[in-house]
Amino acid sequence: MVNGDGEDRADALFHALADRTRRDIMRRVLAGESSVSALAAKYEMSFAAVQKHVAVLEKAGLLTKRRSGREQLASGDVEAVRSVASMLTELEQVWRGRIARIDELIASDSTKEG
Amino acid sequence: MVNGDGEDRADALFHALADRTRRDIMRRVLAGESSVSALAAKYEMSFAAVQKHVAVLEKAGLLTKRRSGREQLASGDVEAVRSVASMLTELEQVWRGRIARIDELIASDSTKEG
DNA sequence: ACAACGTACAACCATTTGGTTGTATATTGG
DNA sequence: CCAATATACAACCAAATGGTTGTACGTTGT
Repeated sequence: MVNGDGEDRADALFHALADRTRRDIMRRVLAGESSVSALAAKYEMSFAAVQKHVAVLEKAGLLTKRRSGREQLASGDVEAVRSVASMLTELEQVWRGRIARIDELIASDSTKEG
Repeated sequence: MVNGDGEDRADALFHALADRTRRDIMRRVLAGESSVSALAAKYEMSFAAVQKHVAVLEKAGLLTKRRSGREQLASGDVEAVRSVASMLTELEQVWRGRIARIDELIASDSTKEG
């Protein structure tokens, strides 16, 4: 029953990034490994709330966790960030196609006019 | 009372893109102008539902509408798409900083070892 | 004039989201 | 062993989301 195509993943990635706390967490864990409690200390919300944000990012594949003693160290996955960027590049390519078609029209018009 | 900083805008942009129907609408309106009803015809949901998706994209600045008679023609804004891509590039830069710091550590270690 | 079309918007509903508190479990330090 | 720490997770709640139907209104073509 899994959709399989990348749309589910795209949903998860964009959704995960559509929250400023989660984007801020991403900045921190991309800059360096950080325990969940170290992250939680940075925000004015409960530990559990931050834990949930980290879980959303982890499910989306934007960060990974590694256990070290009683701590869980989170680390940002830059490849996942790049995969989102490439989705946007694909969107931009669609737009380039539109421009190319407009250019063709202009070219054929000037043929008539020339 | 408006937050002013780009975080509100980033929230709106990522949220708008976190839905496959809206991403699909973006592909269509980036490829070329399309009326709301022409868009609605492409999806198995009510006209009103599609209208709401278009409104979300418009509020986020990802598309603009232009009236033409009784039709409302939507067109994708590639600059907005690029602005989202650049936010991701900034995230990637944070990660590059991490790597640079790691490289510095390695360099200072080999100084000791050399 | 008027029927059909394209759009806008309100009211409603089920589900998801983002937060809370409380409880349980594993690890560490003395 | 025991207290403190770090995490996990369930239950709960208000608000937002994504969908529906129904109604209203401007535009167009005959």
